[in-house]
Amino acid sequence: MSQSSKSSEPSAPVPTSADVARRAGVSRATVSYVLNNTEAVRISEPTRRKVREAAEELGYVPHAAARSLRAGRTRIVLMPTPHVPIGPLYSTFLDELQWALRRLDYTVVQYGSLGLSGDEAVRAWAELRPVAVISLGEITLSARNVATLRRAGARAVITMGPTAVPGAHALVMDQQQIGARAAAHLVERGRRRIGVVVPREAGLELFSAPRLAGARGVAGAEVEALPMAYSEESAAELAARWRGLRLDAAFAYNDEYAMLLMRALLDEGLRVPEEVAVIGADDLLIGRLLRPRLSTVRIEMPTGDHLASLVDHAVREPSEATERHDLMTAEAVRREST
Amino acid sequence: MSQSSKSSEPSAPVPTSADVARRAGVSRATVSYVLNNTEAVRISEPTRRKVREAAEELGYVPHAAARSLRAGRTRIVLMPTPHVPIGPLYSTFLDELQWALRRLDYTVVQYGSLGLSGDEAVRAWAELRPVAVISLGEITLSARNVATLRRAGARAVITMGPTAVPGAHALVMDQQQIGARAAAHLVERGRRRIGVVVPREAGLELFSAPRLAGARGVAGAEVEALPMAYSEESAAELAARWRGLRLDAAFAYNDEYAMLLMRALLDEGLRVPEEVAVIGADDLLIGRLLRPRLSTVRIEMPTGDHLASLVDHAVREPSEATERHDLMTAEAVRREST
DNA sequence: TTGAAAGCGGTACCAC
DNA sequence: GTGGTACCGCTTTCAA
Repeated sequence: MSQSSKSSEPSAPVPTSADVARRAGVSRATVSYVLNNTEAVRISEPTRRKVREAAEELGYVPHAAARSLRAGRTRIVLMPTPHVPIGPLYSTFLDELQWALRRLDYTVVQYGSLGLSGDEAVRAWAELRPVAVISLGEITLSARNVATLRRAGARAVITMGPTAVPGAHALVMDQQQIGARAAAHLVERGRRRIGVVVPREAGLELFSAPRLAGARGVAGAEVEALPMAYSEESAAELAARWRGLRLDAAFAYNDEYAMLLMRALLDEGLRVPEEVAVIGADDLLIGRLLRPRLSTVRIEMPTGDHLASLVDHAVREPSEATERHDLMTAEAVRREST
Repeated sequence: MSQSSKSSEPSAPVPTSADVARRAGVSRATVSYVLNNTEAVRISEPTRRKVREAAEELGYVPHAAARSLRAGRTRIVLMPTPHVPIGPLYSTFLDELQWALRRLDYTVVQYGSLGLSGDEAVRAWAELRPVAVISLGEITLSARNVATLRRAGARAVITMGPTAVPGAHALVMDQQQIGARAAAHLVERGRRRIGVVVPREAGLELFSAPRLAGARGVAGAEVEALPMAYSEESAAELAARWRGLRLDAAFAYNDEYAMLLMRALLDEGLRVPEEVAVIGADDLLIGRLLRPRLSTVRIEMPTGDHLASLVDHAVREPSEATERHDLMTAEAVRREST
């Protein structure tokens, strides 16, 4: 179960640029010039080769902390890691964003703020001196938090959420729209009494609350909030008392919850959509696997490129006014369940 | 669309411990002592208060890079961010792991290696001088990569994968087991000719290849690889030519692909499980929503605590032999589709 | 109980 | 073309 290895006992010291310089018989300055291809300075080809070889042989890797300490700034874009599985939609968006930022030569660091309070988390982020912070979801930043980050050198702070935070560039992804589109669709289809499923799972409030509020705001809809956990039991329990609720439609937070509920309603002998119309959100593939096919609200996320260039711009021109951008659109897609 | 803000023009300089010292009328050393609660040194209560207040007023946050440069080591545990949505199972595990590491006072940094080759990615990681690297999935580390990380000061390198990497602590999550359990279950149910769905999507090979290989290794099973994309079209296309394939069972990588395939097979008029048995993997909730209910392979992941303490131990005792740990178990769960 | 100063690993200015 | 050196922010010995 254990294979021994000749691991260095007190561990060999990490090679520094001084080591490279010594080995190549040049100064530390020269090493720096060569390895960074400094334009402003000419180094002879033989010297370059010697330096490169020495670095290679030693397995030299520059020390990011030392570099950014000297430079006085980093290229770190910090993104708090979400802890709730946030769905393929969001994941894809984040991936795109990472790509795009990397193309702009930023280093994307996801920092897990799990188990930290908002203030603690922000402090921890600030210690890394990120040039930008993109906080989408979970932790809502206060104005004070934004100030802390700015003082620590962040030139752009971007938040997602229903409301803009003073001092931050706000990327407003208005989740309300989603609830509004769903409820409006149901009303259009002749429904009035709409049950809105609210996940019992913690950490989703930032999404679920606005979705509920959005539905509430639709004229002609009577909305009832229905807490439900992501489990067969919880769905069955809700379905069992469905007839008593006197609802003719359900909007179920997203397609996964909608599927779960629809399955339970069907098992309970209710006809979908005749007796109860069901609509989800996010337009997930799995929504098309059950019969009737699930109607949904399709969400158009901003492209990663777009947000990345927003970040880049904010970093380069931090003196500009903070802006508010609405970057998300939603539309109902009718399939068979409504 | 744009609200102006009194953003500091050339941006005020970030406050340093020297600023705090000046404001409190003490030396930088004293500031350090107070803010770090250094045991070895006694500071009078009034001085402590002055320092704390000054720091508070300035919004001082220490500079992580400077600190770790001086200390000569970091508490960073680096985890490459996966770019493919990896499923709730894996996400939960990663969350647990983050929690556990934080409790042990490590800073978990997820570094997006998107768009970097293996070597480039490893170099970038090494620049951060992480004390440990936990690379699960996607990028497979070569022995050379591990050496690079070790030279850069990483005291533990942990990889996931079917095979151990020389010099790294290997957390072997043997995906082969999953394929083996699935195929064995099908053989037990009297099936012989098994189609194994292999996702066309890039980035999943690290999981899909071993699962396929595991199925191949089961006595009594004739295995055929079936490339399929995660889309209704691809599934329908596969289902359309199913009868010609003369297969009596399918193992579909995971429950999502299995659901997709099963739906397409049913739509094609095939009877499940009579004409074709279908089994997935990961035991996702959605697998229970279709009828017949999907059989699956349930995977038991190691607990985050366990892996965290493994990491911690490796960091403290790096001279110990590198070890290989088998941390994953899998078992078939029969529902109705087999 | 507090302060002065060295030094962590790079970079970039200025001399030679 | 190349080298000497000051400095980025923080911790920690050593002296006072």
